[in-house]
Amino acid sequence: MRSANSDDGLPDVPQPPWRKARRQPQPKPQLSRDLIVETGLRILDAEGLDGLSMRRVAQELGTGPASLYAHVAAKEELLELIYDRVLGEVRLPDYDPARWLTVLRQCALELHRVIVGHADVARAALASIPTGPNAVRLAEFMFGLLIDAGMPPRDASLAFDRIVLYVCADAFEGSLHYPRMKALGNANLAEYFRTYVSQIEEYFGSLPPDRFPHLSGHAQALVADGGEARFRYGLDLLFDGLAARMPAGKQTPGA
Amino acid sequence: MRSANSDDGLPDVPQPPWRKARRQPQPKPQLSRDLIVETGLRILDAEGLDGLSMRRVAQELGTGPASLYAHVAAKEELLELIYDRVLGEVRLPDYDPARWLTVLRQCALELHRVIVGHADVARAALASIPTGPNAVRLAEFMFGLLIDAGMPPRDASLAFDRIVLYVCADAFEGSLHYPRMKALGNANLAEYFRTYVSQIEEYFGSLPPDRFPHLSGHAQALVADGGEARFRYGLDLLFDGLAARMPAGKQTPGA
DNA sequence: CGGATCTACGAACGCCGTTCGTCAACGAAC
DNA sequence: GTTCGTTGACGAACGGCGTTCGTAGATCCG
Repeated sequence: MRSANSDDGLPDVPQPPWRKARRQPQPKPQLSRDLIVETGLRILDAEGLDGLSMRRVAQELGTGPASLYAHVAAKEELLELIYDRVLGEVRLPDYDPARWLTVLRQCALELHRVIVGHADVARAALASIPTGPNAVRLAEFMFGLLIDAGMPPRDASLAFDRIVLYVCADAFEGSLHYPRMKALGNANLAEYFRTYVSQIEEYFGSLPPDRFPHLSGHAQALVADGGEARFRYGLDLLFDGLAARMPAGKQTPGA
Repeated sequence: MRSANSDDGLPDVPQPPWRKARRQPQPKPQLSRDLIVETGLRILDAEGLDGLSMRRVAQELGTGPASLYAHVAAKEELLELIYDRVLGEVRLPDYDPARWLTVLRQCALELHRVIVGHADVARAALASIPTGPNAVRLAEFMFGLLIDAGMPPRDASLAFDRIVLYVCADAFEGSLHYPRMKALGNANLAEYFRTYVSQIEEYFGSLPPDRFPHLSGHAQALVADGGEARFRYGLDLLFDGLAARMPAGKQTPGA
């Protein structure tokens, strides 16, 4: 096997110039956990959860799906890593237990903003019990705030848990509109909501008034408020209840 | 190839008598939408959402997956039909706007009970904007109750929406423990929670106390309350806020 | 230099949701 | 009674999925 096409390190004739480099020296920046997570997040943002597959990530990195499993145990783990990566974008406000209600509310709004910004990550947010570095950083901040404001640890645990659940659930519900919009062929969010909301309103309005007087009579009110207003309303409900439960009770609900 | 085993339409020997009837006359109770939904629900309860596939439903009915598509447009539609079928199990309390808070709370608890009873249906509950007959029946009841108690329609719409979201989200989060339990090889819920909860507690307790003083210091409080207590706590928060917003304000929060 | 360990990855396994084309059954029209 | 259009049932297949296996190369340690 000492031919000119030998593959070992000592070719006896020069390689044809057009097939010189079988392996690119640099352009493939080597596989790594972070690179996989970053690529996955980019696909998630661009194509949604349905578009995110191990094969798709591998393709984006110029390799096969099997190569990813040296860095990530399973798709679910990849999703959790992406979620924690997203949590890294949360900017925490100043830590001030005296103004706990305002600060905590700011936290919730910021968390909501970040998750909604990466629409489909909300699914992972709801699914995982987050133990990544960014998740514990956020948990320590919010949980500690409630305790330092005077709430008993068990109540603080419950309150923190419920706030995060509500924020993620609202983001998750909102994220479900995206595939629907794509399925209906709407180009942008505004057009989608115009057609979709009017359909819902029409449906409720067309219900038989004798059996569904309130739904058919108030169809307009049922679709009056959009996602953001709904989210704030529920958040206010939660925080009002919370304020009433804080022992010291130094802040008023409306703050 | 003109042999006795010819495959074309004109066999030159009579059919063996024991394979006369290729189609069974009755035993298959005919395919129908309701039968498919019922079968799907049974599989969902027995094997979870991961076990529910069109192929699995078809197999249970002794046919192929293609046969289902004459009655159901897609898997998503089947899930929504199953969800509405489950909502049919909700038993509504007596309609009494004067005691709106108690009645509405009873509604939420009953809805939670039913959804948790069919663990994985919670995913469908969160995903769909429910328009089935049982869904509108429930909506008319809860929405109407708030209006007849004196709440402006737009507020009633928001309140109803948030309550249902919270109930479904909590059930959904709870349903995610089931696959985890199966993956960890735990036989029953009690064993699962003993091992899982103690792992979580250990994890928080092992965090560096200088950077995570509250999480590591109150690890026990973080896992003290189980799913049902967490659910009630959040529900109470919502209803307290709601009571404070009802114009007439005839009921006290604690009712 | 030899062996062990780790990354890369082509190939394959067994699923999945859905579509296509065919085939039998059936009611209406002639 | 025959024809025909419609409809439900369904075998086969398409393209995609998550994951595993076996192997080849690289890298590091002794």
